[in-house]
Amino acid sequence: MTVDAETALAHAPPGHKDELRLWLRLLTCTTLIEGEIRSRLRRDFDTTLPRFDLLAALDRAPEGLTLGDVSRRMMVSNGNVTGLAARLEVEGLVERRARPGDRRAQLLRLTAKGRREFARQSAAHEGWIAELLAGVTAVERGALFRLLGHTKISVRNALPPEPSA
Amino acid sequence: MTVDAETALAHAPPGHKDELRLWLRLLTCTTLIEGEIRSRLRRDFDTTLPRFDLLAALDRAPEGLTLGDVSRRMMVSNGNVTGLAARLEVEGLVERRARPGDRRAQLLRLTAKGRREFARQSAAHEGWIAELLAGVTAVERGALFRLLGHTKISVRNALPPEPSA
DNA sequence: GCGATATAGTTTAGGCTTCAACTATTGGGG
DNA sequence: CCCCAATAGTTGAAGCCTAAACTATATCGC
Repeated sequence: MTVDAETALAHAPPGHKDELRLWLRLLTCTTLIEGEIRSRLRRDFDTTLPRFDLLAALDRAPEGLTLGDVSRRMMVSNGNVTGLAARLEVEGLVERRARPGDRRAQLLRLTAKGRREFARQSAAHEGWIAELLAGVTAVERGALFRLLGHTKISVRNALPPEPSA
Repeated sequence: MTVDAETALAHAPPGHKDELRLWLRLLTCTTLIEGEIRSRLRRDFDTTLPRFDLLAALDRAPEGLTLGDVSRRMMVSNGNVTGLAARLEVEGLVERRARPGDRRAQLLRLTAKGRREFARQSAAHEGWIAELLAGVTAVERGALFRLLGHTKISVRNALPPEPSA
């Protein structure tokens, strides 16, 4: 009976507390880990997470990335990268050079110093993450990875489509 | 043989790429959801996530919270709450009053306007989260919730102990 | 070629965030 | 009572971040 279905729906719990609690827990986990990583980056390397992330992006692209590439990969705004890159350039970790054939764009690359510095930071970083996740078994990590993959897809599908890259 | 164990360890993959990939995926999920929530809060209510979070904390504590309470619940610094509360006070959503018997502390409470406003925002927020997580089944959500619980414990155990509240 | 549109990047204003230094108050121990 | 440590909150400097407005260059369609 349609009435039953409708009634069932009308009487269903009006809220989505379930999803909300999941989101809050997801956020808590991320906040805890991220805060600790930020704190250790500052303590051990006198740097910040955004700086580290930018170096990481460049480290994976030896041929260099434009500011726009970086902005898309880091999921941050364009203007953000401008300032970040400027600071890293002052510190001598990153260099800009023109992209041949396009006078609008410029390629960002790690300097030798930048590569050295990132290698140190990245090794420590990897250890920190392993340390923080040490209480999660390999099986659980596998399950989490898979479930978060579904979550990512769910969110992406619900998002307004980006201007196709 | 001890040699075998040691050898196995020495020959184990030196990295923890596995944990790293899990962390990056966790971060991506959180960043995607959080970014969308920020964007909708701005679009529909002309407000921000930190403001919303502060209202949410106060909504759950009708008797009021000190700035320090809020700072601990939101896991942000003390000075951060000072500015946040000041802005919300200007907007008339929050009010301060002295805590009887302690001239250092002040209680933060929602005004009537603040309660009204938060009710609107919070209903929308709950719907957004449900919408973004619609592609994750109830069973998966349950599993995620449990696994993230383990993760939270793992991280907390690896963290330096806080000055016991 | 040329005009419309899109892309690359910068700038500005404003808010968020932390850390460290600071003021004020409270609560002990001598 | 008085000093000292702890607690509550504020302030200032610096960096991170976004949206929106802007400049410059590239590209497409005619």
